[in-house]
Amino acid sequence: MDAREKHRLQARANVMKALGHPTRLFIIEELAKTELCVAELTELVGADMSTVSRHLSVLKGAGILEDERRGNCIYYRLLCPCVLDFFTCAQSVIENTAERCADAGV
Amino acid sequence: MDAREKHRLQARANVMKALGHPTRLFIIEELAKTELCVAELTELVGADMSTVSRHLSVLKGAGILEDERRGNCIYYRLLCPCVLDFFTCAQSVIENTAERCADAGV
DNA sequence: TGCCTATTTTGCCAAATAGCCAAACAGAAG
DNA sequence: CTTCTGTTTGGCTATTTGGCAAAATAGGCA
Repeated sequence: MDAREKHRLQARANVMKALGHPTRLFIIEELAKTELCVAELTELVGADMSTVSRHLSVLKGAGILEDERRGNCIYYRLLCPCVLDFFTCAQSVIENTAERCADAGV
Repeated sequence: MDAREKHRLQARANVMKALGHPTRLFIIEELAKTELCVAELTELVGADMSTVSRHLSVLKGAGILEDERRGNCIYYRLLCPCVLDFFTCAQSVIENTAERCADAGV
């Protein structure tokens, strides 16, 4: 694994890492339905607004969201709906695991 | 976001988190070609065997890999080739980002 | 200008992660 | 049994992450 290879993989890992938190997955699911501003997301998530803002900036930094100010509010939108496909695969990983555990009698 | 919802999202986030490290992505790419034992992967990765072993157990714990002992060696296999689809999407996120940056003249 | 509201940043702490080394372990082979 | 080989685990340190609360910022509007 040379430096170039490592860099390429690091970039991909950063996208994955951004998706590695339940609150951020929740935000993505909500934004897949419709754009929302920080206050609205804060209400839905049920955490401190500063915390939600940080999660949003992680997702934006990863290139998954974009934001736009309109009046007093900043609205966030899903930029890359293909990340929703991740969910399907992740779910199948989870279900396969459950199945194997059942087969093993756990 | 109630407790059940949170649990569901946490399970998915765990799969994503397991993919959030360049070495682990590298391991997955190699195992997509053919199964390999820990010593072989250690050689390819170029890190301490204990480090590689830990990465493998993270991926196995996430349900992405399975292992099988044959003789002295323990071979790891990709259990869920659909994770390779992640790479395509992650790559498009990265490329979209690069494009937007170029448009913005950065 | 100054106030108001929405959002982000900063400071701090606790918890999780990654890396290496050394020790422990599992199974094959003598 | 003992030894050898391949792998995992424990201990340690350094770094990163996630959360809240307080302070700072950005932009709209009087």
